[in-house]
Amino acid sequence: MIEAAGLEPGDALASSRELAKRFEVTTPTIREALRRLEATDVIRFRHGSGTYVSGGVNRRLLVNPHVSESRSESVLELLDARIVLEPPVAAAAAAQRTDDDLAALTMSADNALKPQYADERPELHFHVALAGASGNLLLRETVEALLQVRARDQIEIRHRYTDRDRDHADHLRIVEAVRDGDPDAAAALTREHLLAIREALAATLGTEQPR
Amino acid sequence: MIEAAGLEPGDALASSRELAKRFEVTTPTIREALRRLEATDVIRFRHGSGTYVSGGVNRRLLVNPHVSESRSESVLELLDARIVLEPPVAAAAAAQRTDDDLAALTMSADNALKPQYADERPELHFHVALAGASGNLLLRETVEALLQVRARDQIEIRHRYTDRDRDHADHLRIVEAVRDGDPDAAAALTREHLLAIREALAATLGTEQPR
DNA sequence: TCACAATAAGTGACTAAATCACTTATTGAC
DNA sequence: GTCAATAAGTGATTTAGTCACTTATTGTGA
Repeated sequence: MIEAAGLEPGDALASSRELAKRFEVTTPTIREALRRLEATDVIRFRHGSGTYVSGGVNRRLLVNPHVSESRSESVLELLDARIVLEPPVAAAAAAQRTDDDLAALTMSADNALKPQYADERPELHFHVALAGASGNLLLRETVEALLQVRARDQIEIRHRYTDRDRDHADHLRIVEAVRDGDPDAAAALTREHLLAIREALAATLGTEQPR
Repeated sequence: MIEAAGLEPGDALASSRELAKRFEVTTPTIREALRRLEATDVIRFRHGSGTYVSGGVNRRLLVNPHVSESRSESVLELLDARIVLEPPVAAAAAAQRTDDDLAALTMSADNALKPQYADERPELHFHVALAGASGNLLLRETVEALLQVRARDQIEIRHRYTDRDRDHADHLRIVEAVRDGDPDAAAALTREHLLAIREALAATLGTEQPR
């Protein structure tokens, strides 16, 4: 029904009672269906206000909200995965980017200095914008999903362990490589950037993880 | 509660009525909660039998089951994403693999000739086993999730357009590179392998997608 | 003894009619 | 014109019960 009506994030759904009538079931049954949609962030409930379409409608990859983030070693696991995956994405961005992509990337690089928005507006996150410049939506979604794994930890990392100015400088250099259409440089700079973060993080955790 | 009890996929949960008593709510409320868990494949209902823990409990990345797979061009989009992401994963596998990883990879390469199991047992899928050999669980989960995007299309591709024998030969050469600890060869072979599939697919679709 | 249909208990699926909790726009007094 | 009271609309939950399905048990007949 959401698709048929062409609803976008932010739009309101009909009320539970109305949906119950329309589908000829009772409200608890409707609510079960809506809860499933809620679990994948397709809709969101606002008590007393209504149910609204959320960002998940056009997100194919997502992070399981029902898996606890207990083991602390997985922060490094995550960085290791990003170190493998993101450099080639950056190379693809350098090879494929449009002028619009470049403009968006530049903007997000500037916004990196005030990262409080990054959690609400994922498209402003530098690494998401970088993946988006590849022109492949699925690549963008993949990076976006990875950044939501252990999101709490990643926010803490950004706020405590990373050097803001160095981060920004790294980003600017990556933007230059993408601007110049230099895939190898973009990949190498992205790898170095992530490796630096990993090293800083590993140092604070006190242990190196060999693999 | 699933975590606390250490339940694994296949284990049964308490009945809805019992859970309702335990959490001091009524059954419709319990069912809403369970429906959310069902949406991310943490549990699964079996009418008349019970509710059982499913594979999603230890899967951080997953594919949104509530997004329709309508646009046909996204099959190529998916292949393009895999061409970017999987070669470096193969390289990581060549660099990090253990003997156990190699054994599992060899086994899955043999099973590729009878791919009917691949849909039920994802760990037997060659590309998943390859990602698993990197030693990084998140990389494995990423590839696993990508392979579930447009899963129906991908099955059809395997059954109709790909050359079984050539596929198997490609896989064996990748295994050799991983065995020999040659990251560059593993990456290059994986890229060629996926490019070949993409070309075959693009030909049947009649159009090349430049980006 | 064995095969197999009937049975009964346990389970999820769903209904019905309410009530409570919260939000929001409207209204009306100051 | 401001702001508190109001009322309507919404989601959240309850209660008590019925229906549908599965599965193990039981008892019958060959």
